[in-house]
Amino acid sequence: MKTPAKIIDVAKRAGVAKSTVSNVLTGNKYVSDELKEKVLKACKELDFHPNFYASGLSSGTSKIIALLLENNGDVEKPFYKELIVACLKKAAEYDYSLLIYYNSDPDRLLSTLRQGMAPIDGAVLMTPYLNDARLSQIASDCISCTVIGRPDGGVAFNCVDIDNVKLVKTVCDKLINLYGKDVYLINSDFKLTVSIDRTNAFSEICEKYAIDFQSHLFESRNSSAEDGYEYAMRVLKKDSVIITANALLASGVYRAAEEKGLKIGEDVGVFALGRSMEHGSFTPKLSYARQDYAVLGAKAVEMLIDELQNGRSEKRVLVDSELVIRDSIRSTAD
Amino acid sequence: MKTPAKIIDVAKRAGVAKSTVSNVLTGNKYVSDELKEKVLKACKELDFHPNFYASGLSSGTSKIIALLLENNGDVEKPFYKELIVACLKKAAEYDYSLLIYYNSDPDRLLSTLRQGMAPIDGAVLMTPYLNDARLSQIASDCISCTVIGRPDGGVAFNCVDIDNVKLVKTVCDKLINLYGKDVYLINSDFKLTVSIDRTNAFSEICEKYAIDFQSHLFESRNSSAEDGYEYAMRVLKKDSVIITANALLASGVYRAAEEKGLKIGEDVGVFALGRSMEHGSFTPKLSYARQDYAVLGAKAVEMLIDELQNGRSEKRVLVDSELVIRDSIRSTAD
DNA sequence: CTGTTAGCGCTTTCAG
DNA sequence: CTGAAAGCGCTAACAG
Repeated sequence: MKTPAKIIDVAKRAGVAKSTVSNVLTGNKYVSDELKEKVLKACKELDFHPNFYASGLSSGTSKIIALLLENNGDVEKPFYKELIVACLKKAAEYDYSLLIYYNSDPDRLLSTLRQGMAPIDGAVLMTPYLNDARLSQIASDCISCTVIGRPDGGVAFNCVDIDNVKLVKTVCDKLINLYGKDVYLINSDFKLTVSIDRTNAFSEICEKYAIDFQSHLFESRNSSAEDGYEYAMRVLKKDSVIITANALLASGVYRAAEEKGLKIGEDVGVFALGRSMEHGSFTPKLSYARQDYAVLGAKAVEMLIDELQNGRSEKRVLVDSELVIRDSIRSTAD
Repeated sequence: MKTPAKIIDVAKRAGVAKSTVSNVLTGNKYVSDELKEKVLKACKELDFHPNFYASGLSSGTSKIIALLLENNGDVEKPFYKELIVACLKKAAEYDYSLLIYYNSDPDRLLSTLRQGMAPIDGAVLMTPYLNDARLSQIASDCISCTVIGRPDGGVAFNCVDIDNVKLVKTVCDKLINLYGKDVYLINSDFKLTVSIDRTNAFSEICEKYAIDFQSHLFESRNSSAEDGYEYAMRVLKKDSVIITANALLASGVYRAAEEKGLKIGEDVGVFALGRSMEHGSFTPKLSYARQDYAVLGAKAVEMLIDELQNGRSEKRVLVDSELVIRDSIRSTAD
């Protein structure tokens, strides 16, 4: 087990100064081609590779970015796996490696973001922690990072998010075209930034089509099937459409429709703006918006690396959802 | 942007020596509970976290393990995503993080394995590189690592591999039970370690059932559909069974069976020992052995960490395949 | 247990 | 461009 070559060995072999070797390797200073070649040759001959810890200690750079995931079972979902692989590939494109932290303790996960605490130049983190007051405190002495999801409050992190405004508008336009103007939105907790965006978009739509906003919007604080059922029982009738924030609410709507003898798809339309795959199967098949985590991940990594390399700092990037149109809405206008 | 606290700050605040702080944090030496508490309190108050690079430089340890993947498109396959997530989860169990290198240059990927070249305590690597002479050279000054797949030659790395011997025996027993003793194996290149294992197992089976080994075994160097077709044309008849190394060979067998007017499943059985999902669909559906990459990954990480923590070093661990039984073989003996 | 000291291997600075 | 030297923040060894 021979000990690895160090920079001084290379310098001696190439007949140059230690600092020259360093300059060649880092590219931080001009070195003549002749010397450069000598140094590179010596590196090869000695099979020299700079020690990661040592260069990190002095330069503070690692060419590694982190992905911070909460250990909450999400990672089991197919979309999350796509996300991880997408981040990995995008990082590799820019010659970065991906270090994944997967931890149940949010505090520990966040402490990673501090300078020098981990061998990372920057981090991508999933949204859950963003409701967190600590984040704004931490922001002062922390490394570059990009958030997937929309941070609430005035936290200054860059983020990439679903374009909920566009999503709601697109879906509403489509459904109004199919069923007419009796369209309702059962939104989730109005305190969530997602809900706020969606509510705003819905408000604009109502204005555009002269729909009474107040009576066509509902809030379900706990996003239960029960809420979906109750609201649907109040308003559902032939040729009306209910858009729900998620599949759970939609399942309540399904029950209400059945009770009212309305055929989903044919008589009334149902659309879920979000969907967790584990929420069972729907008959007829539920139409919903799929969030493409691969795109989110790739975009987040791209933004992060752009900031690292060029000091740029886009504030917010929006990503489109994919509409999965199935049997719960009509395929063509009557 | 205040500069992070250092160990000396903590020492001063706690009124102890720098080395005592270090000892508390690393746990390498006994420190009284009283002092320990003081130190921990000071750490909290100053929000101190040890600098990763500095401690790595002196201790050589990182609590990070690497997963080395070749940038060859494999990562797109569902099994690979399972593998990555499985490694991630298993590493997290032991409080390790997972650093993924995803590179198209095998040399660079391997150089990662050298002491101090990367912030990792050990690595899991996928098999492709193992045919490589460099690996045995590198083995001298490299970190702990576990290989997924079977290394050929005398390389001393630990590995976790599919139990090909058991697989072949199980499949043969099953098929002979269903169709009788006219069972053939179309193996892939005999130079591959997989093939060698499978051939050996088949040889034992032949002995057990008094089957003529020589005439029942074929080698397809390039694993083509063409080879599958040709060999099958030579031997396929009613109540015979062909086991192929992979789905491509099996597709050739399908064609031969059709040409001979033999019904697959009913008249003859076909089974593929391996399968890449992209090899189209088969009618009737092909039976095959699925390799569970999640299990392989988790096991590899477990072995690696065991070696890191306890210095243990299992030589080789075998993992069972899952048999996916579908229409290309009979469901019960006639 | 304290306190000092010598590294770890690199980057950076600075005078020549 | 060279050569020497300071320093990054920590661990580990040692004498008290």
